[in-house]
Amino acid sequence: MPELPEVETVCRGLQQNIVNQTIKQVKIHQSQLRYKIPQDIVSDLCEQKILAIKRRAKYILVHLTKKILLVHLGMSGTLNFYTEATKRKKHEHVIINFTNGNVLCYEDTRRFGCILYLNKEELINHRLLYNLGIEPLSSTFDAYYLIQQCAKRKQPLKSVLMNSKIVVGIGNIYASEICFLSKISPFIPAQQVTMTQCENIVKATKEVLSAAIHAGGTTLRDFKSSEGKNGYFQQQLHVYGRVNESCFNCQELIVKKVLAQRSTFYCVKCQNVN
DNA sequence: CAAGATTCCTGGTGGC
DNA sequence: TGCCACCAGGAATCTT
Repeated sequence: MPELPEVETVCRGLQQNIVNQTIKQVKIHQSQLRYKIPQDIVSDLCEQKILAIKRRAKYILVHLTKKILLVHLGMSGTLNFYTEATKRKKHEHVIINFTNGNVLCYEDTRRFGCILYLNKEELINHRLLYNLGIEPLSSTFDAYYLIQQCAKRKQPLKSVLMNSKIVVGIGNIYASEICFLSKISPFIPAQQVTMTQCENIVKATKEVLSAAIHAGGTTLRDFKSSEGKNGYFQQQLHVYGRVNESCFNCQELIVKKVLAQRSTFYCVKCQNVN
């Protein structure tokens, strides 16, 4: 579920709500996520203060007094913030109580997410992080970088955009949107993408991700911000989920096709797809 | 080695 | 109403 804009939305909520607070108690109800959460972190987390919340790719980094919690939301994860104790929801696997009465819950129905507890050294060298590509909203993500990466690959453009070793944070929804906004076929072999097209792709990427962050992310099913709010970027989606509806640009019907096991939406006419 | 397929897990939806 | 097949925003790990 959550792609970069949704993770960023969660991070911004946490920055507002839990920085400077001190952990009083942690409960793990279900430790079996993508990786098993070690039970012994529970006692170590107590009395630690939240120093900062950062994001790298789709990972949330919770900087604590001693170490760092690395949180990934997988397909169905959210972090729920409450100002007081509430009845635990079915898939709230980890509950963090703060000394001021606030509560943060990790909820993840499908349990594809993960929570790791690492020191700075372990974080920097972690295999999940050190192979990651660049941030799409940073200035290093430009047309020169993209065409270099495309030039050596035969894969479809959409797969390149979703390859986190090249550029991070772009998932299945935004990849379709980016291809539409830059008027290029998601199926075109990366090698064939021109410099001008790379400029358009980079521009579209930054625009769509920024707009989605501004809208608080995209809520199709599970996603909510840490404050329980829906995102509303789904209202601005041009192709994702719009199969057989007419293109906002040319009225042609939007087509859905599976590419690399993922649903892909596009306009045959606007994106010049055969 | 690149690219495609499978896998982890739960729940919603649509067909019969 | 029930049962079943299929689908879902991710990404590591296989197999080809």
